[in-house]
Amino acid sequence: MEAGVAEGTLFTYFKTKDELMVELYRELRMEFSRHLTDFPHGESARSRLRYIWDQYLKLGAAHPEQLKVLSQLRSSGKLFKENETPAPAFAEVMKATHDAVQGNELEDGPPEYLVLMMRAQAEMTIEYILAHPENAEMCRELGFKMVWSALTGK
Amino acid sequence: MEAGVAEGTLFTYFKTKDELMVELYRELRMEFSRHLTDFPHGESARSRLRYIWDQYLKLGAAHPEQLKVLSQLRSSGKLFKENETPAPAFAEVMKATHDAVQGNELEDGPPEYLVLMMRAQAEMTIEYILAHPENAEMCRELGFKMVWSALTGK
Amino acid sequence: MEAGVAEGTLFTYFKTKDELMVELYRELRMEFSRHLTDFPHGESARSRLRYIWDQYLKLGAAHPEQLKVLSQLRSSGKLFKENETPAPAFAEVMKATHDAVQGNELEDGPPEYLVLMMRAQAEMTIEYILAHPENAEMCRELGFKMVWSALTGK
Amino acid sequence: MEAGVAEGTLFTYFKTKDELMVELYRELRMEFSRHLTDFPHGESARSRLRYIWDQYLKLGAAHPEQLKVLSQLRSSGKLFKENETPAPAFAEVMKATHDAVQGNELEDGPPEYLVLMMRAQAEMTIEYILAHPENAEMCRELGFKMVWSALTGK
DNA sequence: CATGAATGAGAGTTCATTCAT
DNA sequence: GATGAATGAACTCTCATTCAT
Repeated sequence: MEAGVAEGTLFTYFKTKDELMVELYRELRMEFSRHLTDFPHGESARSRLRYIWDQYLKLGAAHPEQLKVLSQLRSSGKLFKENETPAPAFAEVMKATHDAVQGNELEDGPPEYLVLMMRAQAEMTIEYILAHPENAEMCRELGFKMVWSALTGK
Repeated sequence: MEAGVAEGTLFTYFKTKDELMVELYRELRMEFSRHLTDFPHGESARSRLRYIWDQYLKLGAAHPEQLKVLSQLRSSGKLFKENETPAPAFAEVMKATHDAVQGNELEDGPPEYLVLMMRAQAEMTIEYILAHPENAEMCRELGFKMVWSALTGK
Repeated sequence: MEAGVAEGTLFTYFKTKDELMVELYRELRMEFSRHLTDFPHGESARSRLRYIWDQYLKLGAAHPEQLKVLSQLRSSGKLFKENETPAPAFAEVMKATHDAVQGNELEDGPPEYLVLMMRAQAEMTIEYILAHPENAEMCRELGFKMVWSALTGK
Repeated sequence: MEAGVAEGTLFTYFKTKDELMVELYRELRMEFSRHLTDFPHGESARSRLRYIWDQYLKLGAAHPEQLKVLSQLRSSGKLFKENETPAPAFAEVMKATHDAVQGNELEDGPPEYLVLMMRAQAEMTIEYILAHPENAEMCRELGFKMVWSALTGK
C-alpha cells in the first residue's frame, strides 16, 4: 500500500484491511463536513445547495485520489454501516433538496434519490473537470444550473 | 472463469485480462446499441432521449453485473481507447441532447458533458432501483423529468 | 513450505492449509494401514498386537518427520473429522486390545483408552529410539512387554 | 500477552521467546515438584509411584493449557538443556520405577525409558480425561494399574 | 487451437522483536 | 527498568498468466 507506515503497522489499528477502508471512508466524509464551516444556514435552498456544490467540487478537485477511493468503496459492497453516522453534510443536502422540490412533483419522490442525484452529478462533474480543466469554470456553473433545474423544473 | 471457455483459452484471444475487459466493454456498448432498434429517429428530442433512457434502465436492470463491470472499468483507468469507436447510441444521445439544449445557455457547454450527465443520472437511477425495487416506476419517471429539466430548464 | 511445488499450487488442490494438513493426516494413516498387509488375522491377540507394534515402530523410525506431523496435527485441534473414516489399523488394534483384556478389570474400561495407551507407548518409544538408536532393539522388546503387561497384568 | 506484563517487558528478561518458553518449562517442572510436599518417601515403590501419578493427573487436569505448552515445547526441539537441572520429581520417579522393576527383565533397560513410559501414560490419560470427564475416576485407576503392570508384569 | 494444471508475483495478515519514551 | 507503538520477515492465500499436452 502507500508508503509512510510499515506493512504490519496498519493492523495495529485495524483488524482488517476492510475495516481500515471503512474507517478511511468515515474520515473522508468528516473531512468534507469540516469544509462546510461557512454554511449559509439561513439562506435560500439555492444558496445552500450552491454552497455545497462548490465545496464538493473544490474538495474533489483538490483530492481526486480520495474521491476515487470513496466511490470505489461505495461500489465494493463493503460499506454496511454507511448510515451509522450520517455525515452532517448529508443532512444539509437532504434538507436543502427537500426545500428545493417543495411544490413540484419531486416532492413525492424518495428524498435520498434526490441527494444521490446531486452526488452523481457532482462526481461526474469533478471527473469531467479533471479531464478537461479548461472547462472547469463553465462546468461548475452549468452543472449547478442543471442540478437546480432538475430539482425545481426551472 | 464465467462460462464456456477454459481458463487458458482466453489468452489465445487476448494477450491480457485488461485487454479482454476493454473488449468486453466494447461488446457491452454494442449490445446496448442493438437495443435501440425501434429508435424514434424522426421524433422530438424529448421522445428520443426518453427512449434511450428507458432502454438504458431496462438493460441496466436486467444485467446489473455487467453494468457494474462497465463502471468499474471506467473508473479503473484502463479504458484509453474508449472513444475509438463511439457507439452508435452515443451519437444519438449526443444529437438528442444537443437538440434539447437549443436556445438555452447549455448550448455553449461541452456536448459530451451533457451526455455524461445523462449517463451518470441513469446509472445512479439503476443502482437506486436495484436497491429499492418498490420505487422503480416512480424513479424511472422522476429521473427522466430531472434529466429533461436539467437540459431544458423546464 | 517444503519445496517441490510452487506456493500457489497447493491451493489448487486444497482450499486451505488446514485442509491440506487434514488430508495429509488421512494419507499418512492410510499409508500405515497399507503396511499391515501380512496382518496375522487368525492368530492370538498377542501376536496381532505385536505385529502392529512392530509395524508402527518400523514405520515411525523410517519417517519420523511424518510422525511428528501426525502428532502435531493431533494436538492442534484441527482434526475434527478424525473419526470419519477410522483407519483399518485402528479397528484391528481395537479388536486385539479388546481380546487381550478379556477377563481382567480393564475389560470394563473405555476401549479407546486402551488404544490410546498403545499409541502413546509406541510414539514415546519411537522418539526414544530416535534419540538412542543403540537401544532400539531392546526398547522394541521391553516396550511391547510393557504394553502387553499393561493390558493383561501378566 | 497473557497477563500482567507488557509486550516488550518480556524481552528485558529473555532475549528470545524461545528462551522464555524454556524458562517457563523449567518453572512448570519446579511447580510440579512443589506439589510433592507429602511425598511418601519411606513407603513402597507402588505407593510412591501412585502418589506421583495422582499429583501429575491432578495438576494436569487443573492446568491443561500449561500441560499443552509443555508437550508442544518438548516436540518442537527447542529444549536442548532439558536435562540441565533434573527436576526433583524426576529423580523420585526414577528411583521409584527403578525399585519397581527390581528382579524382572526391565531392570536391564534404560531407566529413563521407564520414566518416559510413565509420563507418556500420564499425559495421554490427562488428555483422555479432559475429553471424557465422565470416565475420569475410572481412568485414573485403570491407568495406574496399567503403569504398574507394565513395570512389574503383575 | 483449446485445455487446465502449475506457476509466482503480490495482497493480506501475524507475531516475535526493537526502541524511543 | 518498563512500556507499547512500530516494525518487517514470514506465512497464507489469490489470481492473471504460461505452457506442455
